[in-house]
Amino acid sequence: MKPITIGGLSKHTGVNIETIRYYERIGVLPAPPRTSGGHRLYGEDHLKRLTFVRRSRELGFPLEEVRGLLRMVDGDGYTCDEVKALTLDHLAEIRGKIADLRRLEKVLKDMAAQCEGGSVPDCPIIDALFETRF
Amino acid sequence: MKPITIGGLSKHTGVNIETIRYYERIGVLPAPPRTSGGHRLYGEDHLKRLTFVRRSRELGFPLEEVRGLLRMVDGDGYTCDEVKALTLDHLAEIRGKIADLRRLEKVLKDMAAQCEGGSVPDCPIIDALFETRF
DNA sequence: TATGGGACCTGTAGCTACTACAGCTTCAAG
DNA sequence: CTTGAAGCTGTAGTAGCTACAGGTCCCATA
Repeated sequence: MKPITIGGLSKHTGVNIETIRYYERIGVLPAPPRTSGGHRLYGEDHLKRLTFVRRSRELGFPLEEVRGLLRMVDGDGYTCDEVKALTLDHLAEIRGKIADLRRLEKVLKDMAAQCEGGSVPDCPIIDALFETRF
Repeated sequence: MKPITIGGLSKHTGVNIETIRYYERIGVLPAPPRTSGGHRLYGEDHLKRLTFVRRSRELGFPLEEVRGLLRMVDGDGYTCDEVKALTLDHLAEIRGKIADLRRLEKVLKDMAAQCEGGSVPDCPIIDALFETRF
């Protein structure tokens, strides 16, 4: 396969060009070789790695954890256990967020239900926001 | 009621001192009077307003929307309808986030379920992260 | 071979909503 | 009057990008 430019890599992976350069800067993606004029040239390995990063990010892994996953992939000494642990931690965090948002949803729903609309300049939602306690 | 210092306001509202000054800087909280030495002195109205801001933030309204709510409260011409609309918009966004996170949760759960742990250096989770598609 | 315009380069600043200093001044109790 | 806590300003840092400005390179066409 022929090397591709940053634009091509961006199209293949769906990752913004600026983001690709950003990943290189912060060390998530290795610096590729360049043309004599200084343009970046990417190969198959970059494509795979960037896909990996994108997928991980889509799944909500923060970059710091993506780095951890990459270290495991790179230093071929990772174990399934480690990866699973990281994934389960992340899963727990996401479940926590879901729980938080559900509580929020309930409060907002109840608040909205108290309000009958209309153009009265007096609003139970506003009143509720002035209260300290849930 | 006697005026309180920024530290007192922070304790009453649970909002960090730095955050209070930040809110003043960005115009969410009005600049209070000062002592001759330059220390801020807050009254009842600041307390109420800051409580309002905190509550709104806790409920996940971004600061821009908090500003909107405050404008309604300030320029006493708001209607219940407007407030309700903003709340319902916000509610919809939160529901969207919940849906996203639930999808994420499922993918992660399925991925983790494929993995039997152990110390095998070959992991279906890692493999899944190299795939482009969900 | 000249040229035009798209793609690429670096470096910096912006976004949200805070938080954390450094280095100084003021306040209030004893 | 001293002393130590609390306050002041201004700046920089956090995550994870995104968006320029102002320049250079590449390559297809005339």
